[in-house]
Amino acid sequence: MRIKDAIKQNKDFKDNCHEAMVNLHFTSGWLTQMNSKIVEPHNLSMQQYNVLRILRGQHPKSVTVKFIIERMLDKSSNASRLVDKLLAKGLVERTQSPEDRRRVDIMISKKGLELLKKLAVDFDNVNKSLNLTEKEARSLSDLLDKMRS
Amino acid sequence: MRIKDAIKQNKDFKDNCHEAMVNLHFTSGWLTQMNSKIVEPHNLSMQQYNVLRILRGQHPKSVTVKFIIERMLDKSSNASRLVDKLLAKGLVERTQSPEDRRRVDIMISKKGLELLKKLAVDFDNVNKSLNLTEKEARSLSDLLDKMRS
DNA sequence: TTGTATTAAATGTATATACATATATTTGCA
DNA sequence: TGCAAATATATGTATATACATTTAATACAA
Repeated sequence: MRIKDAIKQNKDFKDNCHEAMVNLHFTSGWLTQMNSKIVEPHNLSMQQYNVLRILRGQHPKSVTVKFIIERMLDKSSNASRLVDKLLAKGLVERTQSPEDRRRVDIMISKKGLELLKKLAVDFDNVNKSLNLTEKEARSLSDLLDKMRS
Repeated sequence: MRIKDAIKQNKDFKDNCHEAMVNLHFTSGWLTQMNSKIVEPHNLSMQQYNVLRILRGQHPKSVTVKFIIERMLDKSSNASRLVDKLLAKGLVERTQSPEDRRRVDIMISKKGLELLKKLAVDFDNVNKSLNLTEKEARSLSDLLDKMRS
């Protein structure tokens, strides 16, 4: 469905750039909703899921809160509270760093790794349901990079 | 900056599709931040701004809350609270509908129209600062449409 | 007509988010 | 050494958001 119809806009956009901006936000929200439906049944938010992904990327090394913040898609300073939530669910382990007692070392747990493995199947299915070839996905990503440059 | 560097990811993405997804969310957030900086000094949120745009699109006709919800980018059921906020700032006018007393008729005010006019300059500047040609913006929007189809 | 279903909007509530501030620790320079 | 600045994380707080529920008005069928 063209973005114009998706948001029931009857007038034309000012220009292609404006249309692309609106479409970008709309599509991002649309995707977020689909993804949320995957993690929600596991009592997880997408932010929490993303933190788990970051942790898995470093496993079995542990990382600091600062490390997580730098890599989060949506920058925000509540990474420590996100870790709290994950800890409460037993998906991560947290210890105070021995060499710098300000820092905390966070590592994804066995349970966390297993959860990610289970979720991967569902996320793959979402990716497959997207109507983009690899080549098209490449140009989409390149256009987004160019836009921000 | 390539998305890989923007989020300090040292490993490669699983495939282009995955990279495009991540990039989409990141870029959408990046844009939202820029846009928020424009409306914030006027004590407006982006959601409130979008409602004002929808209202201007129908001016001088008035619209119902239902109409607004259908056209909002981020669907959410608090449109009536957004209208409350806009009303408090004198940017819209609200009256009960004479033919169906469940409905309320909402119309953008003179002050609201003036504010949008002022903001248009700033938003144009953001659009101009985006490094996309009209042709590229066209393919970006087309790719997003295709992705959702 | 009368009672039930439907619709439009408002409200309640729990959680998430953004932003500022606080606390604790380390760094590094006078 | 001692003290200010910087750093890492946690916490406070106000606002935003998502989702369910409530209220009020209308539609419509028995």
